[in-house]
Amino acid sequence: MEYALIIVSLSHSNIDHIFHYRIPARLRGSIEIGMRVMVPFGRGNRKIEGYVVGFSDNADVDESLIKDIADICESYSIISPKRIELAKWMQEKYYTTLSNCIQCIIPKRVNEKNFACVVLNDENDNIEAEIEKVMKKDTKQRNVLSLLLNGDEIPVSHIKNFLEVDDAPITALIKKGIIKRVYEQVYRGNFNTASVKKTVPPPLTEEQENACNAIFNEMDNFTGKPILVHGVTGSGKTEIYLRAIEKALNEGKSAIVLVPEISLTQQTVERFVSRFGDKVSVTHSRLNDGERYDQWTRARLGEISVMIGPRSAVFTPFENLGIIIIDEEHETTYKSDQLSPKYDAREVAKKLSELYKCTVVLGSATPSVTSYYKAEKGEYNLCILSNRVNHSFPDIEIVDMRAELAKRNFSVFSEKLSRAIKNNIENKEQTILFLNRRGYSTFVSCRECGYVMTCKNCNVSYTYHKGINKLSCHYCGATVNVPAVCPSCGSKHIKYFGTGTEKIEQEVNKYFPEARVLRMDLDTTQRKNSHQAILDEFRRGKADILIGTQMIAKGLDFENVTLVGIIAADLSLNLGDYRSGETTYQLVSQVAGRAGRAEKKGKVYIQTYSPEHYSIRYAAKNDYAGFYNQEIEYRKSMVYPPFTNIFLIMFVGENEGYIKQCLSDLLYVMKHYNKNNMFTHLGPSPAVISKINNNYRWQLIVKCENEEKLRNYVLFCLNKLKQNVNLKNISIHLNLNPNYM
DNA sequence: AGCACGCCGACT
DNA sequence: GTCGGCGTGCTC
Repeated sequence: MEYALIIVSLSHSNIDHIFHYRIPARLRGSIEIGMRVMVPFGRGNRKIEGYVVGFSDNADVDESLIKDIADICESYSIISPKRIELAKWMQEKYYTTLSNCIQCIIPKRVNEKNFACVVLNDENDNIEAEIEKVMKKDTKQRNVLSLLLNGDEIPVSHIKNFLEVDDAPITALIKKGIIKRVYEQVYRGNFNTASVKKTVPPPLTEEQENACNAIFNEMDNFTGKPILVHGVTGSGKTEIYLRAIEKALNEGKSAIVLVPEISLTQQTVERFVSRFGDKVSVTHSRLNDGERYDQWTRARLGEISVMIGPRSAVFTPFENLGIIIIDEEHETTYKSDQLSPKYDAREVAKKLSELYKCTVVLGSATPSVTSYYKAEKGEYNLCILSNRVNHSFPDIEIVDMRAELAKRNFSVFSEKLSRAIKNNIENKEQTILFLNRRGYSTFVSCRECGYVMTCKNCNVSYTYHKGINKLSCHYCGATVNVPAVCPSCGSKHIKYFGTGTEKIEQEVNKYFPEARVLRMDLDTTQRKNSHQAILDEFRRGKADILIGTQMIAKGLDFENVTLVGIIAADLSLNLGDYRSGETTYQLVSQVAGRAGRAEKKGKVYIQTYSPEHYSIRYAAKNDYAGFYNQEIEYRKSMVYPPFTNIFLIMFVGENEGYIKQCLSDLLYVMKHYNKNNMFTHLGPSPAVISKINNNYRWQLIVKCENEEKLRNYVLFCLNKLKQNVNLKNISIHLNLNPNYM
């Protein structure tokens, strides 16, 4: 136990290994695995953060090189041994540094208020005189006190680092009664549970009962197989989750519920709070680092036992974890695609289940093809809920928009949808119109020369936003004025093509002037709480029509909505991604599920230019199995996931020619080591977004059925490349089975 | 990553 | 002489 094994909090492959540090006498006995410590590092001995990941009696380096740990950051361990194990697994799985993974598992920045702090002691009546006494002499106590004179609470560790003092002068000041320690924690950002009424569990249907039993059985006799609950919208999946959580709590265990950020509404949360009261906590992207840290701490201390949140909530530090529920498991947002580590919360949950022997439940009305395939293969246990609990399915009709064109109807609404909207307004029933594209026009182009207005930093065509009368790049967010003449040929004939939600809103106003309209998309929900405000307004019947993007597709439950119009169902079919059929099926099913959630029968119109496409046909029939069977055949014949793994290697940098060259060199290396033609290569080619903020992006795709072999091959070849080519000005992004290619 | 060190050219 | 440019190499 002579040395502490430490991972320093710098993320770089050169230092992605264990460093040995001596434990000074004053810290002996107080250092545990998982603690955050400050250590001197490098030639300048600058103080950096590190994490204790173990202890050892001997070191493989010269003893004279080993330095002392400077201090501990908290008196408790911040990451448990099992979670260090998780971090190591993530390091391998997601090709990144251990430091990076540890920082992903613990909250962003530990809030300073949660350090042991000191502050002037306001309970001391004689403080002025005492301060004067100390300030007369040039001592360490004087230096410490001068930092605190303005009344701020300052973390003890900061004082120590800043002044290079130890505990002595601080404790001396505390003894004199001039300063005092503060430990008090004020929790922020918690959901107000007091206002929510407790509810009694409703009786279960037979299907629900069966699903519950399957989950209970796994909870009692752990096999490690996740349970996939395939339940159509309105079949009562949430009630099953609630029962499973109840069982976990009764056994003294905790539960994590993952939901897509977008469906994390008041309504969702209230269902959990109404059953489990103040045991429930919620995280979401609107919380700041301090608020998130507070929720994290409450979980660590066992003050709460149910955490609801998006992807990152999978790292909630419950050490008595009983169950992880992943709702809408097919959602792409469970995979982190931007920041490293590019983890998949579903995979992390599976690993946690191994570590903690906890149960994983995946739920969806439209399971991902990959998950359903696993269920078919027996890797998952499958539960099916095929009936809606309180109401019947809406009546779904496909409208061929090509026929509308033939009838010389050039409006965005087909005759049938138009008539239905009119009827609904008259009957005082509500309508949802869905279009998965925001803005007014999706591209702006010159009629004379065909030039398309494009963001020069990102190579993405601008979207026209009529409200602000500007062109906006949906990737970098830049907005520019609409040019009066074509920048290419000088022509005045500039035309707007494509339709976004903003234009739908205008069309509704034009054709149905009597209707009260709400629009919900990224542009109308920028302000805090505006998301909830729009939904509340619609629920209270303050509008007849709600127009929206993906945001309105999920989890919303409005009693008075009897009509849903999908303006252009084929938008997602033409994305050029092998999953476009899957995405379309899921999106159409979900939007359709918004209609007729109460006693009233719902009607759905799916407008499309590809009425014969199987995704749309099966979605209209609400036939998941039919869709799945056709989709899996397609995946098999084309060798796409789940029959292979896709490894995306992206090189990003300012010098496009050099990036291309390096990627070609990599391909050359790869071909050399591709002995049995086990690996398939595609590219190099420009990424879907070929330039973001003036950084060029080129990619190479490698496919192989065996994930392990694929990983080893790619990492091996990259190392070979690094030995011969200078990759300094290139940032390399590695992503296995990415959401977007 | 981030920092010291060292090797080179330009300058008070 | 010596200041500062950046390339190289190391960090328990």
